[in-house]
Amino acid sequence: MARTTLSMPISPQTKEDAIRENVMRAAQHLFQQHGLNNVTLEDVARAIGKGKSTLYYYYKSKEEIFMAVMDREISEVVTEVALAVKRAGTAEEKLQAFCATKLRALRKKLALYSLVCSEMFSNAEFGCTMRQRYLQRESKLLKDILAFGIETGEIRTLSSQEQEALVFIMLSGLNGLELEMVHNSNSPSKQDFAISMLARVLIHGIGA
Amino acid sequence: MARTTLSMPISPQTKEDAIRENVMRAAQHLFQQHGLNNVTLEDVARAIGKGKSTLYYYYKSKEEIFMAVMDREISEVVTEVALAVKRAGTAEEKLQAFCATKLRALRKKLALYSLVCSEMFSNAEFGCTMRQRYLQRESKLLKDILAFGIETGEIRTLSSQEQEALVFIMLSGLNGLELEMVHNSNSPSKQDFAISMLARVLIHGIGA
DNA sequence: CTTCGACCCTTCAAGTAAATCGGTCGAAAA
DNA sequence: TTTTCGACCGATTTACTTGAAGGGTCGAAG
Repeated sequence: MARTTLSMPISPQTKEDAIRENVMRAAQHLFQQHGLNNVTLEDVARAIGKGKSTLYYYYKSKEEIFMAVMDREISEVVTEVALAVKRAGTAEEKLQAFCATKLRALRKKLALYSLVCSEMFSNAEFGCTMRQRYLQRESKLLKDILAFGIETGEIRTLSSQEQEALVFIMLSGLNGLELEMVHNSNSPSKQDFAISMLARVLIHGIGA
Repeated sequence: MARTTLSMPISPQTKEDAIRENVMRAAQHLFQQHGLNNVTLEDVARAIGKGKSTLYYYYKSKEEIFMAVMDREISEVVTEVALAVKRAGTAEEKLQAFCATKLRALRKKLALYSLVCSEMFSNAEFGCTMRQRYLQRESKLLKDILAFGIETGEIRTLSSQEQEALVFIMLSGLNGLELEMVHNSNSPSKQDFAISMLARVLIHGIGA
């Protein structure tokens, strides 16, 4: 890592951001290994070779640090999903890519944060606010997919009320699906089949 | 309630069942008022004017009593849903009736057992086994709806693999939807719109 | 601007004693 | 034989206290 020994004025953003980055990486690592409750701010501070109080110069609370870490993880998932969606050609393929990629990414994260997850189940409200942010970003992705499909003619024109309801249905429905799939790790092949079928049904329905 | 003072031999099933029924009603009432953990077997026994030990003549554990009560509640919901489904004419209407009725019934039960529900969130595994039984019975209902739709030609022919996957998707998806809907009691009109749209999309899709 | 040590105060952990409660058993009642 | 109950057991919970831990603040120092 580049180190500046000169006292020449540095862009304050650069240095501050570097330290914040350091804090985040240390916190991320510690949270993954020991969960939220078993990591103290002194642990985090020690990991970056600073005093505990120093953390408060960069973050206003432990929760803010944790949220920052989680936001980064969520961003990673969203970015990955968005990329997969972008790559897919048709709306149906985009829908399928959305579900499949999110499921895969989620499973990966869940393995890393198993301790944090079990802590979440006790807190409940904590996981609630987390999901809110997640939902917003996913919501946008889904809306874009719908808009794309409508534009290409693959999906029939939908009123904004219909679009909103549809996004709500898909998001909460997917949530249940993922809960089920992540909980009991069934054979991935079965899950992939279910997901591709979901996308197909959404687009074409099961009508005769 | 009919009382038999005669000592003439009664069908043992009748008398035993009557007492079991008494226990269940008392337990049901107490569980609704005070939750599972705050109701002791002595409370239940006192409510039916018997000794605590007597309960063990009819049930082998507190859990069995609780499960019996919950099974009855679930049966009520399933029966109600099944009736609504039966009344609906088309597969699409059956699907919609299934979702709407279940949501309404669930909301009613949830209000009665708010204490038990919050206890469930701490136990987690308890609610898991509960849902298993529920899922089986719902699964059958959904399969019947699909079969009906296929028979009438409203739904295209589906392989048994497709049907199985579809039921899985619909059940876990509905689960997420209900979780969302029950959690934040949005305007019922919006929810009804979402549910009818869900049924429509499942049957006809959103394709152009 | 950045760091830190000392400090405050709420919360948590550990420990312990008493009570509670689910569950068992054998005897008594019917 | 069928049904009820009181006495009892053992594991869990509760209540309470206490000491430590940890989140957060502040002013001084570099």
